[in-house]
Amino acid sequence: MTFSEENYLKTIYHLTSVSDTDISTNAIAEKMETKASSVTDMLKKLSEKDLVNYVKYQGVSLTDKGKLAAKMIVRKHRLWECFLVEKLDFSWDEVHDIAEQLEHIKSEKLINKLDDFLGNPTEDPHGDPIPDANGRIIKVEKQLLSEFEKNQIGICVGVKDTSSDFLKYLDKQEIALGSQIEIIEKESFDSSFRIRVGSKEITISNKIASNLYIK
Amino acid sequence: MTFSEENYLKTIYHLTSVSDTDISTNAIAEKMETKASSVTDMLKKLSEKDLVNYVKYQGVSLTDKGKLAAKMIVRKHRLWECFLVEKLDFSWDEVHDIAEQLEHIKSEKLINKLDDFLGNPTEDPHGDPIPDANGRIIKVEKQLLSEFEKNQIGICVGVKDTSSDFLKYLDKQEIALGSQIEIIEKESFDSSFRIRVGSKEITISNKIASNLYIK
DNA sequence: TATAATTTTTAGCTTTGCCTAAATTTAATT
DNA sequence: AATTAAATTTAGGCAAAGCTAAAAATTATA
Repeated sequence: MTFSEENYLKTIYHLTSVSDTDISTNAIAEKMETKASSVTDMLKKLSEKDLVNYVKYQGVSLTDKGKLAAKMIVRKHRLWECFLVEKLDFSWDEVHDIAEQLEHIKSEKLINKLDDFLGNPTEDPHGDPIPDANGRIIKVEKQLLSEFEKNQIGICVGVKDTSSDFLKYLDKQEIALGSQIEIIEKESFDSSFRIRVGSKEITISNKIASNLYIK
Repeated sequence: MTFSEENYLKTIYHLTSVSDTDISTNAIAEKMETKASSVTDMLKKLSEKDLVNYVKYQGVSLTDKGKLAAKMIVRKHRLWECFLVEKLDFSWDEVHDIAEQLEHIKSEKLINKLDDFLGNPTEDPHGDPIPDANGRIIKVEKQLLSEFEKNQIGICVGVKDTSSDFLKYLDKQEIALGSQIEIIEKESFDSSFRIRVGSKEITISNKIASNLYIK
């Protein structure tokens, strides 16, 4: 499997986890910042290898084989992110691009030994679940902060957007995984939130609230 | 820099360290298990980028820029080998192929943090020196066991051949880096050696002796 | 030194993965 | 239902990195 094939599988996997309908050529092209015609080429190739179900003009879905392959790539990505943060002391906003490279290293033995070395973590530094060696995922019940109501209290357990900009913003506001968050007020005008994080009170926009997972 | 370019630079670097004359197209082709015509193509490309000095029909050498680039790849390869052996508990005969992949990961910050995490080792699991972040190498005085004389005693500090087969043979004979080796007898007929390793006496062929570094 | 053998390069072709532009299919709108 | 708009595919091309076969340069040998 080439890097490019792996990247397509991963993209289709991520898009599927959002909607769970067939994925359009354009959606893939946009996510991968490439052209629709390139996507069509690759879908034919992946279909040939039985990694996706592809019907011309109708979109794609992953086959069981393709889904497992995608999960193994995600597993590698997230385990490497754990390694970078926990062992090499990277911050959570720096690890994505490096893990994007490391996820393509081919060695089952390596990834399983890395898994053990890290203590078999079930979540990466952004709170996303890590598939086990068989592709099984432990799903954690969680809601977006934006869906919470006034006076509710929860713990931040994940982020939806994992961009460096967003993560740095959270660092600045001292919001981290494990932080306790209490909704003090919901502003109906702009849907912003007044929240308490630890001992501090701050105001966050709806966009921020829509990218924080709470439990 | 592409993976392929990096592999060519690394190969030229290794060939240079053996002979230190200009390297022939065929020598590179043989080492990389590719065709001479492919090598010619790449040499033009590397020359264009000022990474090698290339004169048609006359062979190549690395420029300063090329040599530094090659050393950085070697640095990455050997640091990853240390990681695999020391942290993930791989044996020294398993790490080459994986490090061959890992050496192409692009992130200076990563490799320097890995270096620190490992305690800034100066040698990899086969006793080969690890260039520092500036490309500097600490050379250790060492001789091939085959050049030793009867009754001499030394410590095994490296291996010339790093193939899995050779390393497994050494494991079987309980020869490791740090082992004390004493020459009991040199057999003139086939140039084999009778040696004492720790408390055991064994016979090794000249080929084996020609691939063990002793200090 | 002339010729043979070897090495190296050139020329032209293949595959992968991407692109643009044109054609086709599907979806939306009047 | 017909037409327009949007999405998708096809056709044809490009660059990287490899290959084979033929040409050219270098080296070895008679």
